[in-house]
Amino acid sequence: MPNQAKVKTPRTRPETQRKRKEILDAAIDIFGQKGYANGTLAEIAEQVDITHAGVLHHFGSKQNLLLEMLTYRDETDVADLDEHHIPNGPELFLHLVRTALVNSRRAGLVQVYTVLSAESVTDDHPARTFFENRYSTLRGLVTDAFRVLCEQEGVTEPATIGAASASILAVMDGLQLQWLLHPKDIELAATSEFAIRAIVNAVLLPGPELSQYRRG
Amino acid sequence: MPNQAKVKTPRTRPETQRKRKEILDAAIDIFGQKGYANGTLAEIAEQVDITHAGVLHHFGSKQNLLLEMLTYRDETDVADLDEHHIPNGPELFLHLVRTALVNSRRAGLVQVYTVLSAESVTDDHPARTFFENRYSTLRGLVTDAFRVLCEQEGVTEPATIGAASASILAVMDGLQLQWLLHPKDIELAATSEFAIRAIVNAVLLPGPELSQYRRG
DNA sequence: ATTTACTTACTTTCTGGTAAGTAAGTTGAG
DNA sequence: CTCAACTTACTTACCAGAAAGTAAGTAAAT
Repeated sequence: MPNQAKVKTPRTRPETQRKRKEILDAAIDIFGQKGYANGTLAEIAEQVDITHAGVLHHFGSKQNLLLEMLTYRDETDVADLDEHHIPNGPELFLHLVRTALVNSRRAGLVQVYTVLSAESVTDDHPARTFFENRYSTLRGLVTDAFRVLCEQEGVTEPATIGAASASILAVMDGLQLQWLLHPKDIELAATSEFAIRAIVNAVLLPGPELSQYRRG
Repeated sequence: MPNQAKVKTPRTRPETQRKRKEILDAAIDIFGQKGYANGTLAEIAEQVDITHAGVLHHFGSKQNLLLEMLTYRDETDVADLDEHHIPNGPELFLHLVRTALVNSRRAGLVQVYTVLSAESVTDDHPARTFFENRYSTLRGLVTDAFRVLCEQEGVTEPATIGAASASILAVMDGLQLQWLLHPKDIELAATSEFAIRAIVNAVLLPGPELSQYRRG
């Protein structure tokens, strides 16, 4: 190992790792409640009983904290997922429905993603590339699942797979927004299931065009 | 008329009205590019060649500017819509597809709504009730259209109408977000059409459940 | 002995809002 | 019509309060 030990890993104390995660959890909370632009380091710091300078000691800058928080969340989710193996093929669609159900029990998490993903399209937002990559990856995953499903069902891979993949992610996101605004009116899990089912079925057998319903 | 003439309408000069609209357009631009929290009165003012105090002269506060901007946009859209009568019944779904097409030519407008609607779920956001009302109204509209469609097609009104209405608005929103992140990859109009069609057809004839696709 | 994990204190920059002033437009009385 | 009184549409100047980041110091752990 010629020159790899040069990379310092100063995070020796286990207490430090724990504190960092505390801060990251607080960041999820605050950025979810206030957005990135409007959330402050002082609020995050207060939640873990240190000063805002203490947070900067661990993460260097607000922007860096945001980025580390996003990858931290992703890693946590992937870790949970790896245990139960990454579901591909038609199981993925069931998994997405289960995800919607799980999400309906953790509004805080849903809110960070909803708020930050939309905020990420604003000028020079630090999370922009994160969300670009996220959606590219997720669309690829769903597209693969559709390929497997189509082959399984003996359907020659339709041209609608791309649209369907984007649409599934889109409904899930859009329903989360409406659910955050009207928790009482929107049944996140059941509605997500309905919509995903509708889209999956539309890929396998398209049904009539919208214009067919004109007049009578 | 005992005491109603007391209400002053100080906006006499036509030049003033024009300036106000200029400012509102600039606000759409800036709040779309930066979000409400991060956009500044100074930036908006600069776009119309006045100082930020000039903007405050017209609108009183930043919050009020946001609110007036939102209703201004709505009024403009409703005015455009009234000409071509409010489409109800199955025509509404075609109208929504046309809206997606129109939107794909005005990214700025799409971006304000995407950014602000998500931002509105944050703590004490001034646009919160605006978007709550907006979604309630829109869901009601779509639900009515579904009722008409179901009757027309001889389908006893299914329980899925509520879910379908929310889902249609949800896909449209979600696709807009993905389109703003990846304009090259997402075909806003075509994909919206696909998804809306999928959902409408699912209401009329549900098709198999997702769990049916398990194994082979 | 040195590094880590902070704190206190300070600096800078930014922002919305206010106050006061001014030039131009509007209005009403004669 | 005309001129004074008033109103409107701003500007400049200022303020108070955030907020992120920096510097220097300190106590504890390694």
